[in-house]
Amino acid sequence: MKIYNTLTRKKEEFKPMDPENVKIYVCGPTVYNFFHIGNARPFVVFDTLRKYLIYRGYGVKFVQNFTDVDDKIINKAREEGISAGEVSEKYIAEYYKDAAALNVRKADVHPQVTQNMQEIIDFVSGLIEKGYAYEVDGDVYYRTRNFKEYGKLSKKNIDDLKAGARIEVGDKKEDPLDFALWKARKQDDEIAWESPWGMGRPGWHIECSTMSKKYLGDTIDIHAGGMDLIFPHHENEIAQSEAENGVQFANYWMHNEYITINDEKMSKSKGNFFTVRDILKHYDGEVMRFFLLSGHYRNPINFSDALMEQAKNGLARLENARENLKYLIKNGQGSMTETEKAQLEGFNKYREKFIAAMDDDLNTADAVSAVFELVTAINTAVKDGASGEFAEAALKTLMEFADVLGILQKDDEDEGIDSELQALIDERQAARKAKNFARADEIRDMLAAKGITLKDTPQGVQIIRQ
RNA sequence: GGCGACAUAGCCAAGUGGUAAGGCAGAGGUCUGCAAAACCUUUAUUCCCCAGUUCAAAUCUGGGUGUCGCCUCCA
Repeated sequence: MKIYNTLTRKKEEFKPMDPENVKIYVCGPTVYNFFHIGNARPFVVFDTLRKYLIYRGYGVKFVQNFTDVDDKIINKAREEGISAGEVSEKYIAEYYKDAAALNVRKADVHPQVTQNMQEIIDFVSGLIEKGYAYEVDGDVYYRTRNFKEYGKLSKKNIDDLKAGARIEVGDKKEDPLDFALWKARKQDDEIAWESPWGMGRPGWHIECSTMSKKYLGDTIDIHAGGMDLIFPHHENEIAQSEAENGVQFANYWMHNEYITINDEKMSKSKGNFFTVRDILKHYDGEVMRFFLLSGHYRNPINFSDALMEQAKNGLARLENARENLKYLIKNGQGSMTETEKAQLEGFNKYREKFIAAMDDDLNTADAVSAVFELVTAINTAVKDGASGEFAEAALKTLMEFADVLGILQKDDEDEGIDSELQALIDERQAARKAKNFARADEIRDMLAAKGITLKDTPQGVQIIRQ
């Protein structure tokens, strides 16, 4: 597999340190609100990466943190008159709900800053001992100029940074480029921990360095997140981790591009700020996921109602194919014919295309096209009916890809058909036979209003629930 | 000022040297009592513009235009 590595700005062959196991760290959300669709993109993209690596036979240890100490959380807590812990606890729970709707699996570990305070303090102490950090009035800052490779990820020249920076001159800092590792408590209502430098809390960047080290080790295979994290967040993580551990922090850095809203940057001031929770009121989470995977993760993607409709309709085509196959499995019988065996054999080329696409820096857009091609081939093969065995094999192939992409996972079929419904369907069939189409259509419309679609096929009536 | 990305049909979007994937929407047809779904056909002589390299360029080089992002909390 090839992965575009932000560190080298090239697509590189992916070689994990352990040929069988991959270590991935993804920067998670700051839990002070429902997460927005911009957050959703890395969650979905890197969840797909994880699923694909597992599909290819790797063991994957996937760590995604929750930042549960932060100014925004403290502010929210003040606004709502509750504790910071209550705020973060609430939105962690909400994260899991929305992530589940997007078919994003839980990470192997979801570490929280507040539960790793000792490790963070030890990390900061280590940096001070090594001369990479210094304490001033209870704050601890990273001595950026001491890290010779500073800027290697974002390709920034440290002197350009200084010239162009509109950094408010922290009077306490030795250099404007230095960043906070530990912040002294300023007001009594701020959540704080005891440390060698007094009561305070960790800076943002140190959290990820510490938790990555604790759960994955000094060097990891892939560190991922949104584009905007390259600088300063990931640059600072490198400076901290490599100064402390003396080895390369991450071998591959992956960054997803932004989502725009109707071609504008999403921001609260423009009033075009959407949380996933908002979107879920109008679209199924799978539509959102499918939408996010319909373009390459390193290209910007635009969000609009029209585009969500397109995604919804496209996904519906895949769902229909699945429903048709399920129906054929139930109603078809017998084993595969020679023709069907050949057709099944022919599906291999879609698998090859799918894998080639995903191997090419997670090209989900191209991989999705392989799924559509497979669906067309399946639909064509089964349009005049099929053996149950073939339908089963075809469905298995379809779901092999769908599972990797995390779509077609919602399967609320098997609710059973109650006798009342069955009676209506039987009545409609009788009416059709008697050419009483008015009654037949009346029944069909009645069921449609309940979200039940009836499809007349040569094999009988297929029931589709929404 | 520094760093970077993008520009492909009505819309979305793959494609990094060999003659334009896939999806949505649209049109015609097959099937159907009618539908729905499905299937078939159809929709870019052309990939922002100009010049160059090459037997060959959407793909490489140079220039231009346009859009956007980062350099400050940010996915």
